[in-house]
Amino acid sequence: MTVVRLPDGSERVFDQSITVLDVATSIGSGLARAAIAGKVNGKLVDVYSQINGDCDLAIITEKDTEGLEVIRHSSAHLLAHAVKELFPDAQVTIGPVIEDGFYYDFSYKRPFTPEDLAAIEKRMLEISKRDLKIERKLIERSEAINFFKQQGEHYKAQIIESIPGDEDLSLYLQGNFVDLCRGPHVPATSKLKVFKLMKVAGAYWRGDSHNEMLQRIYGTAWTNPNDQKDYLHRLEEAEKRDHRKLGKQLDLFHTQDEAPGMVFWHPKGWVLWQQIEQYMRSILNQNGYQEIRTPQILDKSLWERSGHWENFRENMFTTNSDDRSFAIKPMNCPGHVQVFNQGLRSYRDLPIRLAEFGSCHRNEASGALHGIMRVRSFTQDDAHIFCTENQIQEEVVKFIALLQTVYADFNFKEILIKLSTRPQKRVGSESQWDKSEAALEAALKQAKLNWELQPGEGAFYGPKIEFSLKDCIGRVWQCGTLQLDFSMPERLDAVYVAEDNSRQVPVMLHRAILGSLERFIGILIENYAGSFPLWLSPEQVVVLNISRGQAEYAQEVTAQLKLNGIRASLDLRNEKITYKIREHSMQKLPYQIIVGDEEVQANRIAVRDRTGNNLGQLTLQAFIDRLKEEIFLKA
RNA sequence: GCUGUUGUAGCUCAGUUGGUAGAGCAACUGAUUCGUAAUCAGUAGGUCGGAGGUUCGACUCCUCUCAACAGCACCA
Repeated sequence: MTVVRLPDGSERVFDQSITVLDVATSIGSGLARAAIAGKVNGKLVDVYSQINGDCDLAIITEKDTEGLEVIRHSSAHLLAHAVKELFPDAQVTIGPVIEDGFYYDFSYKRPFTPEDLAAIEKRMLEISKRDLKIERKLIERSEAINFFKQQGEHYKAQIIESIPGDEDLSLYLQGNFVDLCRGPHVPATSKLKVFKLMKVAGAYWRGDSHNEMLQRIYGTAWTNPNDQKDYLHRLEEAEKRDHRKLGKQLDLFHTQDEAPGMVFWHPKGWVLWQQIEQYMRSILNQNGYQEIRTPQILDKSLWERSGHWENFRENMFTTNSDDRSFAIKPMNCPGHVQVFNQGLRSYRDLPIRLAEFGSCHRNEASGALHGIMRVRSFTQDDAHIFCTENQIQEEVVKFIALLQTVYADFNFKEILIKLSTRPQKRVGSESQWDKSEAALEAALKQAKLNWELQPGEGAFYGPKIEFSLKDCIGRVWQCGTLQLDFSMPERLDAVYVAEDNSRQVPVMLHRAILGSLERFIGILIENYAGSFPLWLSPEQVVVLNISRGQAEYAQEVTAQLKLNGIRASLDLRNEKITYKIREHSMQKLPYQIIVGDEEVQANRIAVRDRTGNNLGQLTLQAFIDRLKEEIFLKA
């Protein structure tokens, strides 16, 4: 006798042995048809799986998040099935679920073309229509390896060899296609109806660039056509916010062939930059930082001592002069330590917080470059905090709070936080790593934040907390960072005099809030879709005259705005007012002042915003007050 | 760096089987002085990313190269 408890709290009792599907059928034939998987005691299983003993059971349908995931996973198998039918020589590897879809990696003698994709997608639809039952079969390890080797599937055989010996191995069969997989999967191919192959790209076997490059086919899959349509529409809309597109449209910056990975900032883009830099400067001033400036080029020997030469030589720009080798700074910390090292520091001086809008150059791999998000020449809002071990916790907590304030001012709601711990290649002793990892974790706990652990992803000199933001299509970019460093101060001879008159090595915290200004501005552009809040807008107000007669009045209004610190411009062109409004609205300029004879007569101005809201006629002073309020609020 | 795709006027794009390039917007000139998202007419503008090669002839075919885009790897 088996007792099955359902999510609504009810129980069903069965005499004979049963499957998930049997339970669904007992509840209703509709549910049985809709069943995609089952959840037995919290574990996802196939609908055909046998129930052994009393349990909690939920029937998973396409309405459940897990149901959609199973559909996507099965879609990956469907893709592999289609590829094997069309290209029998192709070898299958892995095909996981990702956000909004799935991918599958293949090894094949030639690259798949866009035409191949169309053919594969068509074949997937055919296989779906065949309504093949998808069944699971347990298999012995050695048998599995032999099976896949015989099939010429060497990657699968390798995968099996790397699975721990005590784990069950299961095969999934649909028609004559067999794949090694943990599952679960939908009960039949006909459950997969809404999918689309998106793109092909290379991907290294097991994510290692020393290995063969496989061909990855990406697809998206949904439970109904409307969801897919919405998704594709969302992608289209997101592309309109792409910072590269808006950068051009709004005349903020450009890049060109002669300077790959470097940005030419235009007047409007530079105003935006300056607003952000000045804002950060005032934040730093209010929080105990001192701004400095250090050289762009430093002797190679300093980079050797810091350890950067050994770890990043390939990515450093170098130059020679008078038989000396120099490197253009790829980061600011060694320079900051030099400033710290001037004079004798006392424990009373600590913490010392040195900040720099540091211009750095890194010769990034060509394929890594991306708009202004990943460039070779960039500026960090960098700072290094020199402190004692006892001060670490407080400094870390203070920094996190400061970062949160800043991100809130830029209207970021979703910040992804990761804690990265000791990497394979590192400097410093194990006890230092133990201490520093523990310190960062404790601070995160104290700040009551959710974070993800990334083992082995820390910097070579210390663990770090990363603060990341998402771009318009959901790609994640690291912006803020906090790195705890017990090594570099020692390597670069930083010391302070302690209370007992002994010489001690300070701890160094590397930290940036925005990260690189280039990247941060790129993300800002996408987040605001180019409609910057008033305080950031390169141009805040434009004054438009309707016809020649109001030109003088319009000039006066503009002058008054400028006197009040408003970034105002004047458009006296002999164009229809509708034309001017359209142009400035498309430029996302926050406010347009329109003056015609009426306004001149009444000594007022007519105002509309970039979305078309008409604010009516105001006195200039009332409008200026309103602008100042809005700028102050950073809304 | 790797795999794939792309590169035509300032911008967005078209260009058929190889016969030395076209549109819209922008720019310029002229007319129009006009109330809340595009006034009309005209003019000018390109060694088709760069370098070689095949050919009587190359934007179209081949080789090399540069850059951008998508993904992978990398990211102090």
